[in-house]
Amino acid sequence: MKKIPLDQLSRRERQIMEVIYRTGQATATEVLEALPDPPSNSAVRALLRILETKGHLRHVADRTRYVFLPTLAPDRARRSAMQSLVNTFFEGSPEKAVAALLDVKRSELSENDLDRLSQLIENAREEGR
Amino acid sequence: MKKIPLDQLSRRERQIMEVIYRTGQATATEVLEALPDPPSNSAVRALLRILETKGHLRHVADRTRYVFLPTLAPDRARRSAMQSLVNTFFEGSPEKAVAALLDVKRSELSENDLDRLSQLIENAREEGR
DNA sequence: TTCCGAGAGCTAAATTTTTAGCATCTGCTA
DNA sequence: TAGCAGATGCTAAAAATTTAGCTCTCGGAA
Repeated sequence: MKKIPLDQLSRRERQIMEVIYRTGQATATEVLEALPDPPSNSAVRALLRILETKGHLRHVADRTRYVFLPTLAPDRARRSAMQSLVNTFFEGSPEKAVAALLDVKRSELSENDLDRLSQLIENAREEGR
Repeated sequence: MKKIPLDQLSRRERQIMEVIYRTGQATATEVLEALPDPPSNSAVRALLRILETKGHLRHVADRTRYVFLPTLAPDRARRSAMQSLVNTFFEGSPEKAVAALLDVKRSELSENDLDRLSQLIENAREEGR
């Protein structure tokens, strides 16, 4: 399995990958509905085929239609995306990333959420020993 | 100030924006050197001009050359990027994002780092009161 | 002052992306 | 079983991106 640089994707290709990462899986029609500036259905299908050729997607047949899924396992995709985000915007510093995270979501974070986050850090601490 | 959807950018445009967000600022030549599959210098300059027209970049003159900077303040850019990452890959859940962050960087995190992270969470807790 | 190199803008051409249209195929329903 | 609805693949055309080439300008060194 060759590695496929995600930053080589064209605009539409990337938009489609984002939709599918977000939803986990989707048919051509579902992708179309989630797309900004929606093109034609057949245009979406063409792109899906291309993405499959490039190795970013695979599909399984469901009756008469195809359901597309990412090639990369979700946790790998997440980690990799987080990795580049941190590198691009946070000078590779996870602290700064967490700070931004807390900032963005502050209002939405309950005490319980914060407790769980603390717990995560404790876990990391344990494992670091 | 109009809002400029970052996911509307073309492949090269996006690559260039990433370089500039990462470095903070850069000249055409510097961007060129940081770019994968480097095109010609004049191609890069053309793209920089386009990005400026679109409102993503601005430039200041430094002697005879231009130094390009993001229009968006770094912290806003970061926050916004983090926001979409969380939405796309972590179902909007900051907890999951933090978990991935700790996972990615675990080996690189020192006790001190972890302490600081705990502190950040405590701060958030305070402010939530 | 004159020349050179580095850098800028602009334009048109090459290449890639993106799109729609058409011909099939398949399952379901009447 | 005949017809319809909803998919698919393929192909060629349209649109957008990406690129190089040319000309011009400016600062600094000879």
